[in-house]
Amino acid sequence: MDYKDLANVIYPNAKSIEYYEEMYKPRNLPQGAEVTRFAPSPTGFVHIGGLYQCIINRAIAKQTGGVFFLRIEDTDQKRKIENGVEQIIDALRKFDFVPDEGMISENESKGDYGPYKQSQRREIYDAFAKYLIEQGRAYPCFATPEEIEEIRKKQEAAGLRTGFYGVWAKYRNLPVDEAIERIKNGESFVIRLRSNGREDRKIKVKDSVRGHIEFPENDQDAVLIKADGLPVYHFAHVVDDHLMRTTLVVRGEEWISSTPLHIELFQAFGFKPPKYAQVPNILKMEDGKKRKISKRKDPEAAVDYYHEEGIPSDAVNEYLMNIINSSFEGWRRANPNKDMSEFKFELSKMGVSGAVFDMVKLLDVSKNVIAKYSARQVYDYVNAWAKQYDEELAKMLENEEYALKVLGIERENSKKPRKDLSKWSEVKENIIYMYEEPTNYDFDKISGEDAKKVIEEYSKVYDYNNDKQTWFDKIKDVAEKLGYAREVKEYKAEPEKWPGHVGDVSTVIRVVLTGRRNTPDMYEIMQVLGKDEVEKRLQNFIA
RNA sequence: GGCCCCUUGGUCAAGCGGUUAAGACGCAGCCCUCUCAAGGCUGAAUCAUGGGUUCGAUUCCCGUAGGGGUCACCA
Repeated sequence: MDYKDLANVIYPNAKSIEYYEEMYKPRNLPQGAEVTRFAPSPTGFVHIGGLYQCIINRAIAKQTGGVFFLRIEDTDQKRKIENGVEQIIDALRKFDFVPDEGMISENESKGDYGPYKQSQRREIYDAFAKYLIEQGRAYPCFATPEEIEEIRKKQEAAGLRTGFYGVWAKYRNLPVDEAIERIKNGESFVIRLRSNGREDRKIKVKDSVRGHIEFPENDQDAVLIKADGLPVYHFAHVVDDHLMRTTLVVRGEEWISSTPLHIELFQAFGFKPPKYAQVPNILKMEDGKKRKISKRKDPEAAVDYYHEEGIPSDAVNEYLMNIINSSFEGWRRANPNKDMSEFKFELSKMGVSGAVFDMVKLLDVSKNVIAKYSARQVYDYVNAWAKQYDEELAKMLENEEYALKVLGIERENSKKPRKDLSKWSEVKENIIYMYEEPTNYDFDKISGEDAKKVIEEYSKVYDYNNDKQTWFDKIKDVAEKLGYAREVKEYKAEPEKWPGHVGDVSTVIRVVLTGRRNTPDMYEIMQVLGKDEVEKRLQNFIA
């Protein structure tokens, strides 16, 4: 009895690995093309860090003429949720990430390197596990949880490293006959790697963002196949990324320490490992301390949050790109209208320490992104957002022609569009006075009595058809007539001479019209409000 | 605890042996023929720490501290 017999007992029907090698041929791509992937568990939840990785994946694939695909890692049944895949795809789509290949819905995929869901690749894993057993590089392990616990305790007591390695790997040298016997008796077992590594030897791993990292070799007989027959991450990663011909693995830095294991596995198969880009996590500041942003504690860890808040996905993507390659900011200034995908992204220029997520900065980026949108674009985005999250706003936007005018104030005819909007959830508050007449008036400097005089005088001269200059001259006239300074400068030179200036007079008109002391350009507001509405608001105040 | 990663203003960061140590956000002040948002200008604010190496260290080496990751039949 030898390893081959053992392999046959465990996997009687598995195909050879050559079969799959043949089936998934190397990709026919141009020189230098990178194949990247995003490979989440189907929890339905996309973490901001996942988006961060997607940006890198997509940028690299696109720049090199490669492929970016989506694989679902669902070998842990406990993590699965109903429609988890669909939710992930939706979330990604909202941020403009539509992979070239891989899962496209809960159960469908496209591309020639599938299945793209690990639970459907079982026979493939079987074949590769069988191969390793035949080669003597993997073996069944019958250790019970109690046995494992006992080994760990002994190691701890002796002050040794814990785990299955060397002499501690209890079933590593179990005679083949006995193993077969136990399997035939129906004993539960896992498949472990028979590691060749030695802790006293060093291995250098190249990380595309950090450079070379030196570790002791892996010497752990890590579990490859669980008792349920499904692979653990390490094994699936090696098999899948080889067969799917991935050339660059972008993953979180929590994987750095298992890379030596992965390298050993690739070597056991005689495969060339992919390049690795192990990227930092996104941090959160709490009580002056940095910590990893957490799914449980921080709503902004979930990408859905940004959608709910109405922060444009362009803004989130740009902000993230900013963290990833800070030279992006300079590029964006030089190329304000280019698509982000034209930015030449470089892995080597990536930051290696985790960045604290800065919502204030995101909102600033967002402000600039929104400033570039036309009224039409803003309308479409806001409308879509409102329909999902704010009924009242959606109702306000029903009169599209009017809404377009409102949203176009200081935007459509302006070389320097307003920058006072950073998310769609602010829109209602921002434009509400274009829909509702104010009920409260707070004039600051000028008293209610004097304000009434201002409005009485102004309503006599107001003419909808005036151009902006004439319009403003009339306000100055009113100011002068009532004894206020005609020019702000005059007033500032001798403030004791007047009770106030044109600005104060305009404030009165502004407050009467909008209920606010601060608004965008009043001339435009009045034009959009229309003659009747303006007159009505003026008259209502006088009355 | 072992192994590994990280450390420039409040935040994101440029820098790669000699710099007045960029820039952005935020903050403060000033300017801007009506307010605000912008925009312009100015300002406050940084190389964790101790040793080396060197004519010279933010930059290279070693140690220390601090932060993080990992040590699962989870990914």
